[in-house]
Amino acid sequence: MGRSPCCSKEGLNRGAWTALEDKILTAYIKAHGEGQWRNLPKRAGLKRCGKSCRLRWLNYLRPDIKRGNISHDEEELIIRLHKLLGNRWSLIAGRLPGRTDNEIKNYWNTTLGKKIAKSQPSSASQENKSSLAEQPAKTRGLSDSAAAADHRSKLIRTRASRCTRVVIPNPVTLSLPIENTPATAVPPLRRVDHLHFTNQPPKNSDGDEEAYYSEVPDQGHYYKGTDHDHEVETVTTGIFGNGDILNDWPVVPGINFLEDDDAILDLDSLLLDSDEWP
DNA sequence: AATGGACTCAACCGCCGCGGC
DNA sequence: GGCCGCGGCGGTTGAGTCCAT
Repeated sequence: MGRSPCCSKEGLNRGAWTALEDKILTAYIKAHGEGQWRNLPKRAGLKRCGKSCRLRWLNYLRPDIKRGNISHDEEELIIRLHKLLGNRWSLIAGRLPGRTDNEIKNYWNTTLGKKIAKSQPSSASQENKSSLAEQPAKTRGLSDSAAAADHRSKLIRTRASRCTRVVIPNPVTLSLPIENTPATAVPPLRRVDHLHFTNQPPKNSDGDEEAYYSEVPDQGHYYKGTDHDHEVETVTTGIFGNGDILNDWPVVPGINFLEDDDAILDLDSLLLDSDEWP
């Protein structure tokens, strides 16, 4: 059986696109819109595979593509997003208007990766979670099996998903012995509006740290991933409009991750031993 | 000026998830 | 539920370019 290739390879052009091909593709998409990539070459009169047309359009011909060097600000943002998301190039590109995933991937592989490797010299005794997340295990020269073991033992964010509301447990609250701490003893979650995240949770009038949650749909988003050390989901707070990424927090296992409006604050689930934290 | 290694980046490949049937 | 087509993604390749010698 097996899946048929996306296109018949016979008689199709490969390699660099010519100006004429670009013109034909652009004109066709302007007239008929994107999509139907498989049929597009035939209809447009191009001797190209549909995938090739799609790639050419998305990475090069689209009118909103930003040309030119990556600015310092963009570079900073890429580094921050990569630290957060790993090699999720399309997600990273989504935060950089006019830049394509391919461009960012290339930029990372040719420039930023090296730059960061230089600034963070590897040390066998001092492994850095974020630097490990920067490269897939395979490209770090590990075998498949070693890569699998590596994947299990390190923090690797998989398939981040965007959320607008999360519950962030308070480390102080969590450090209370569970058996002596009935759910009623958990301070009420405080909604933090106009949130400005820092590494410190908000404090109450007595100066004690509180558990809290936030809702900042317009200012930024949260990304959840997986901490394979602890088999728990993690959430990174604060990817704000200016690209700041402020902190990672674990999401308590079993807690509802509030991707929609059906927010349920499960107080019991906040009673997690702080030893569980990464 | 010639050459060869390093670098860049557009393009390709293979895989995956999703939706339709 | 399984198959299949399609779009999308990340990893890799290789032609072209740059640069040091």
